[in-house]
Amino acid sequence: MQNEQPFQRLQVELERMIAKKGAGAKLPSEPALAKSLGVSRSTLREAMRTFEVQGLIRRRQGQGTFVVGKQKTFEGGLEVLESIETLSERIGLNVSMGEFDIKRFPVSEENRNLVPFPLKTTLIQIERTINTEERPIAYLVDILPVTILDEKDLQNGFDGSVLDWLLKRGDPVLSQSNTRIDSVEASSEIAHKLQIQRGAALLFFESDVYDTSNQIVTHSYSYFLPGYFDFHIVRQVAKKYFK
Amino acid sequence: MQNEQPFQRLQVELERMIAKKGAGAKLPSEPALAKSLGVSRSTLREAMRTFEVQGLIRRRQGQGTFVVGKQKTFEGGLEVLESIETLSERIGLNVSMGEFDIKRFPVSEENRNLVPFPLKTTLIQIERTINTEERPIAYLVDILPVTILDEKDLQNGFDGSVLDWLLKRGDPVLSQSNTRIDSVEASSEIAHKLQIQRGAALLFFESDVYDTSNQIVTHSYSYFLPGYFDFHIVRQVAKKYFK
DNA sequence: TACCATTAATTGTCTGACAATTAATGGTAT
DNA sequence: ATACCATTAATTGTCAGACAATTAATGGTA
Repeated sequence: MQNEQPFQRLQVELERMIAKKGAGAKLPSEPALAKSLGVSRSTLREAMRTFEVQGLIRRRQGQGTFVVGKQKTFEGGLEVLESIETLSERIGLNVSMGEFDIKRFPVSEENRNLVPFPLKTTLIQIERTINTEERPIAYLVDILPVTILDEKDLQNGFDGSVLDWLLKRGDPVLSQSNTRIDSVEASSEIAHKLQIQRGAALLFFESDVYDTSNQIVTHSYSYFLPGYFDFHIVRQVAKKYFK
Repeated sequence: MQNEQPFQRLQVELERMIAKKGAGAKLPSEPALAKSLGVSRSTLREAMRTFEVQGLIRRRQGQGTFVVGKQKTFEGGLEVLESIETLSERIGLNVSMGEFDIKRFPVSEENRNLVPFPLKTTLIQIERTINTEERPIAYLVDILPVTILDEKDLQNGFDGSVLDWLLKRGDPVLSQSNTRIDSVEASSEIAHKLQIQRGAALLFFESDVYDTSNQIVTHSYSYFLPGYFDFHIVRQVAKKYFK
């Protein structure tokens, strides 16, 4: 076990409690809650505050604390960094790895604008398609330094997902990614790999993944056939703290 | 002034302080910080905790708290609910409203699956294109009940954005939206409005906007010409609380 | 009925204390 | 000199208790 601090337990118990109550429901008073959860009021308030800034509850001095009951951000939308394989599994899509190709090349003067790694870094590029029973539905390209992952690593239980593999190894510790979203028309090369017509519309993600010390780990391009994935995102009104 | 509670001020001051320090920097100890910011340690810790769950800082018992220095989520990505007009302005794109059309229709048996409003609700549908100097770059459709907004409202300072207009009116109080992201090929109708070829790839958003009591306010479709907008999103590794 | 002071309930903040954890320090045996 | 270990200082984690500020309800009064 890693964390048995009261706060951690509190966080999950409180979240469950909030989820169980419907929108608008009133929570017990802080002294009462603290007692029933077996923590001090200060600790309870730290947890409450985190839920408040997330907008899950609303506290009013003199009245009490109420459940706002909005959709949680971290619940399966695009806000979570997860692999296509994991995502597919979660939504019940049965996928397998299709065509698979690995290249090795250094960062040169010609391609340095295309990849966010220093000059002369040796990179490894992993291309693959994701298939359902019937057809390929995505084409993914991951680019990362060989110092992080090389060809022989790929034999140890590699199932197609670089992200999953890195998460499993736990080194480097990944923390977040920055993903650009756009729409593109399939080039003839990609059209061939996905067995579609050249010029067909594809959903396109360009993504940089960072580790906990904010170092870039991988750069990747993803092309998705429209309609097969349910990418969605919860967006918040900018004004975070209102009363 | 709305909020002069110490916590609110703390939140912004602390954020500034964290932003100023580089990644890996160590913050002063809690007692010292609390004193220098003029609040109690408890209050400081509430604020710290919110930054910790956001992953901006990392605290280690016995050592101190350190700046992680990751990109803030709320800083201009897709996580913020804002209008295309506001977004365009922020990224320095000069846009104006192009073609504009309003329809009125009730929810019937035929269309009830297309809109998330109860049967027989009278809806108003606002279509418009967004233009730069040279060309149209987006086509937007908003659908909402007339009880929320009707034709005559649209004369009071309506600049094209339903979202901005509702935010300005402040009633209902908007809180968040749920947006589905996909890629589509332009229908002949939309191709005509955007002056592109039929079948060209478009970035497509389908979005529901909710108010603070979680009632749906508007349903909208947005079609964007690829390349003109920089939609991006920061994604987090699922494991929120690590140590 | 309308208005107003009182009161109970609740969140907001503060103070002071102690426990738990970590890294540094310095001593001791090899 | 080196390796190991106990001690200590610094820091975060948690707790208990108190009081202030705010709100809604209560009940009295004109």
